[in-house]
Amino acid sequence: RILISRPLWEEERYTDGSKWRFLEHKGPVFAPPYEPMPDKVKFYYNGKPMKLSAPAEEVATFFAKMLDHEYTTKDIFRKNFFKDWRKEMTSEEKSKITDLNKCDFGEMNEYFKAQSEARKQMSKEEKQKIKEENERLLQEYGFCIMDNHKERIGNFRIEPPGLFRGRGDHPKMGMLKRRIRPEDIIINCSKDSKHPKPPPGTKWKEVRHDNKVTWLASWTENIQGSIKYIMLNPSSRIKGEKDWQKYETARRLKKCVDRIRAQYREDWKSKEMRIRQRAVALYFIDKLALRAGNEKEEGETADTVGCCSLRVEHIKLYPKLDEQEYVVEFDFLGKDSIRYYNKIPVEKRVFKNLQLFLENKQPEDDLFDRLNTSILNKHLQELMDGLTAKVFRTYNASITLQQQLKELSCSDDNIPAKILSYNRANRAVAILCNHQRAPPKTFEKSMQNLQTKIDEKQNQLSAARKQLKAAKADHKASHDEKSKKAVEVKRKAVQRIEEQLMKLQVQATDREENKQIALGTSKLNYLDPRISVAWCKKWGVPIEKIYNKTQREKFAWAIDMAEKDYEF
DNA sequence: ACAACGACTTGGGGAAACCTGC
DNA sequence: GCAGGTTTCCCCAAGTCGTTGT
Repeated sequence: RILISRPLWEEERYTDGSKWRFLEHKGPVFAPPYEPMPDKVKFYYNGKPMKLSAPAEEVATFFAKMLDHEYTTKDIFRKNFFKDWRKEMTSEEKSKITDLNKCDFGEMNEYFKAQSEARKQMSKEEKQKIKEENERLLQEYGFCIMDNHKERIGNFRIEPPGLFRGRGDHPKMGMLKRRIRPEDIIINCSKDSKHPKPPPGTKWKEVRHDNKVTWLASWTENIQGSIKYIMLNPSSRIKGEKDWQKYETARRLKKCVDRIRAQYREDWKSKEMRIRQRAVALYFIDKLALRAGNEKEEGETADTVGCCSLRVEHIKLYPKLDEQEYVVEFDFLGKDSIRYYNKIPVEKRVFKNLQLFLENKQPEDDLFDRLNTSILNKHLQELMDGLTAKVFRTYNASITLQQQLKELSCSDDNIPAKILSYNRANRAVAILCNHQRAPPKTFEKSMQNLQTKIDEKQNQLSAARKQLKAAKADHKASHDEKSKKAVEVKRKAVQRIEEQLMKLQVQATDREENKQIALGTSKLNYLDPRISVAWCKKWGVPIEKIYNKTQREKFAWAIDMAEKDYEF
């Protein structure tokens, strides 16, 4: 089979909705089997040592490993864990172990700590061996052939069993995520490929040949009952093409966004409530880059919302706040239970509409009771082919980056200053999209270290300046070649140190401003990479300064495609 | 109409890998 | 060579949105 490499935009694409003609892979790698605790490591119930059956012991180790986490103290976590743990016990264990508070996992916990310590202390050779084994696994299972390409698989390892955590206040935290066996796995590959072999003595649940989908294997996860997939790496043709398409859709929105904005402003005045709600929601999605906000099943997940699912309790209206009129205060938990907090002045008409929507409602009622994502997206589809709520996020993110780059870049800047400008533009987008992070644990320390370095450099600089001054004076006195050279040498030294100092200061600024902001998500998912590639070309910044290796692989299509005059 | 399902993208955290100054 | 800090990459949860089934 010959593997042809061709630029993405010259690839032929299928018109019948199929995603591939040929797909061959080796199937997933399963989690290593459970290794029982050594006998000396004891579990205690009510102060007395107790030997657990292997299945019960395995689940106990999941809990033991997490003892240092705060969530093992949470009621829901403990309740869910204990309920699921009991299902794994023998009837004898079940009758004995009736109270989690009487369980002592301390020795198990110590054992795992010692193990991880031992892993750190391993010799170079041992570490090397593990690395090689991982590499072998990657080579064997980490790639597939899709049509004429050898492609990297994203996640070829099956998730190991463990306790489900979830994010935020999740009602299912602590539940047992069960071990996945070959019998749970559906394999997808082409008929004419060499089918993956299940481990000896086992069978796949099913082998199918569905070329309307891109996944290689799937299984149903037991916490939410949702399907998990094994799919290709972002560097693959199939993902790259989709990514490119996404930005092309956003660029089409750019062409008609004025019309759409005029339309929803008009709709604020509509006689129909549902149209007004739709128009106000769309305004929020456009202006604030809110997510669509699908309904969620209550009690199955953490209580989070997006635009369409906002409730009365999530907004506050201020006819006048500080110097501003018609201010809306948003305070809600969005995706991943990340808090969205924002106070923004809105147009009077929007404000009046919101007051109307709030009339006669309880805090827990829907703000947009006549609207959901399906209605909204149907409407958007009519405004532009392929338009959905999330396209606004992509569009506004990318256009903001482009504008900010234009505004902030300065030809006189050196490379570090240019990169600071880039990061600031990126940061503006991350703030718009509310991409937050917990400040790194080492943040204060690392700022201090940087400050120390800056102070040292400043001392160096003043010393170097003094030397330069002295050299100048010396030259003035002697006027000989040697002293002239000395002045040059010192001048160069001062210049070099100034540059280093500047670089450090830029770094400090960048880091400080980035304390609670996560740039990765917008960079990877919202910013048309061609904007960045073009910017690098225009300002002579090496692309490696903006995208690391993985990112360059993901955005290979854009790096190939974009010239310095690319316009989003 | 609308609920459930399926496929795919988006998301932050943390372990592992890598780097850097001593 | 190593300690500690930084970057990368993996993990897997949690969204979006189209399709399917009732």
